[in-house]
Amino acid sequence: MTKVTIKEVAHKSGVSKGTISRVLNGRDGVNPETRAQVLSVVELLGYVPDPGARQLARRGRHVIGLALDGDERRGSTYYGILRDALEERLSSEGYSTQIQRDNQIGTDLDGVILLGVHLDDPRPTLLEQQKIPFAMVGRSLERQSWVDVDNHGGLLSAVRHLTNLGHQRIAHLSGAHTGQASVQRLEGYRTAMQAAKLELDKRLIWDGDFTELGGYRAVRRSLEAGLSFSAIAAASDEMAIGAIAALEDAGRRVPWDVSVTGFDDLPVAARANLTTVRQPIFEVGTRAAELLLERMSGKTASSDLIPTTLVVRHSTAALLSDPSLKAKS
Amino acid sequence: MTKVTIKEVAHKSGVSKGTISRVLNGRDGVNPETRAQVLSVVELLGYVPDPGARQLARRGRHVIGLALDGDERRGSTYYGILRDALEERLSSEGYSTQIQRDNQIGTDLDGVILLGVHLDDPRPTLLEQQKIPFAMVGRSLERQSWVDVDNHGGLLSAVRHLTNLGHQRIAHLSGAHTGQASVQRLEGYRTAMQAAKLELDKRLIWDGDFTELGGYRAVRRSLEAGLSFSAIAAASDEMAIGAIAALEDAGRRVPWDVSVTGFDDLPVAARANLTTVRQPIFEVGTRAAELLLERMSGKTASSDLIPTTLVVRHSTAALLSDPSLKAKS
DNA sequence: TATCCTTATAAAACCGGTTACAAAATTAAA
DNA sequence: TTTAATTTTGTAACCGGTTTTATAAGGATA
Repeated sequence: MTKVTIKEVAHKSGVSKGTISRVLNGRDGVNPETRAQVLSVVELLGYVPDPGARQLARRGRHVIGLALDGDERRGSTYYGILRDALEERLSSEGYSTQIQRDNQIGTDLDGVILLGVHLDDPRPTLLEQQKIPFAMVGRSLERQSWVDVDNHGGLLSAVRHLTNLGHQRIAHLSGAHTGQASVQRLEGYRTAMQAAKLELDKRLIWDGDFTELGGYRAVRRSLEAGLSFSAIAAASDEMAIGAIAALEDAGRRVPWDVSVTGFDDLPVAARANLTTVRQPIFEVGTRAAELLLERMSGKTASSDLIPTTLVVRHSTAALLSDPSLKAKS
Repeated sequence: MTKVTIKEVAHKSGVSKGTISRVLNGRDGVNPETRAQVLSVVELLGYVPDPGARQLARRGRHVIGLALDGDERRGSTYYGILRDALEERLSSEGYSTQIQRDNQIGTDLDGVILLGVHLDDPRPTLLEQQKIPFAMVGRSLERQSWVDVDNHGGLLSAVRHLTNLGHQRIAHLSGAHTGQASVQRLEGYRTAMQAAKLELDKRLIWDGDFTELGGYRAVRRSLEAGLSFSAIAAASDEMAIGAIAALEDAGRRVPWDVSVTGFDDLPVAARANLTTVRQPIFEVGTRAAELLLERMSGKTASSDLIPTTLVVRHSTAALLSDPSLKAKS
């Protein structure tokens, strides 16, 4: 129960505190054998350096800013999880985090994590000018550090799943077009439709604004307009939930009459039994923190594209091509 | 720019570090004159103790758990703001915070903040048995520490605002009935209607589940059912936003045809130009942190009911009693 | 006036790390 | 085989606080 300190590790491995510290901070000038020995003892005792002590010894505040785009989506589940991951990783290195309000980024920060970067967002350029190290989530730029998920491949796998089930009239419920994720997901939809040699009907691409209500209204409008479709591939779980609500309010049953897929695999997706594309949000956050840490230690910028996986639940089903079968079920 | 340390305060006030520490932590055995002198220097230099150093010197981990009810509302804006406030206050005392996942509360915590406590939530009893100090937000219980906003008075002021504008058929869009806030807000609505000697029509009390979509669907159903009303007092901003969307989709204009009020005054309320009841969420969080800190230092439990204020914007307007005027505008 | 309590403050040790510097061990050069 | 250069490790100071211990100054008691 009592916490393991560096002193115990030093004693147990027969070297001094200083050496332990050097090993753990990747300083060079440590004999490889000693390093291995120390690491094994660290592992054995389950030693984790105290963040407070670290911060203190490292002289200086050491705070990292978390900058969202405005406070629009500030409270979403997605950002909540991301934030948990960032804080966990950064605080274990003795850094504290500070939310940057109103899109104002402080100047006395050791580094910044940029979240929700628009396609024409000025912040990356600004930070570069100020020479503040930063890492972005969800936006890929040359010569910068960023993490993103494979949006294109994710939507592609969802649509392929639907075509495999026999669907042909597949609609896409898209997010706001100012974000890279929306654009890439839309592109994934297009690629998949073309690959399946299916017609690309512009009237089947709807703007849902990434929210439940947006999804609901888009689907409702389309139903009222008399559009025909047997499946919807949404660009977020929340829009998918809204879509399902609209379908059910109109008397269409999911998945029997219409199949619906989401994107994200938020906790709510499991509860709603939604077939969706899982993106490992927590891992994205952790990687972003690590990339920033590397950048701050002087290493060159690098990036990471994290794969998605399709999670099949019960909001999708095979298209019943024979109407008589449909009536029977 | 460089941070003020205890040493500088000690030097400037001509006493030792130890005395400064004793003053700042309210230890007794300090001459009142010395205390006053030290405090004035602290004020002058703007000294704030370093959280990391504090935590270190206080021996022990000192972590406080933040426990939400499941992850349902975990990502909402409301909880985001609350969390910011809690973290800010607690970390300034050298405590770190830890989100408690899946409703499992750790046993090695110094204290716990309980958020979103249901009416029949078992957690307060459990924590009391384990003798872990805690403070709650949004639930008032005898002999416990809690903070809440004046839900009853808040909804009351919203409805009174509407009756002052001449409205009589006022609907209430309610949240989930498992929470104390919903119940109290509903009660505030009832009280206000009775005070204005208006008829309480059960068909005008709708369940909106605290979400945009919930608000939308409730209003849509009511419109389809042909219910007549000229105003809606919602129990949350998000439901109010959904309600407005439903009204506009049905061709009713806000505020000319129907007035709508919200509750919370989230950032989105200002953008939507919503008349709403403001609850100071950040202050609620800060107070909750302080009450927990007091509790942990051995003081007896206490509580705080924070008042709300009505923010009048442009989602409400006077009822045009003369139909001809209405047609004219 | 000498002795014993109090009270107020200073001095020093400590928390758990990091890092500058010195010492020791190893390797290379002469 | 010395000596110099290099690598590796230990030692001690330090970060900014808190807390224990020691000391000094007053007050009360005998």
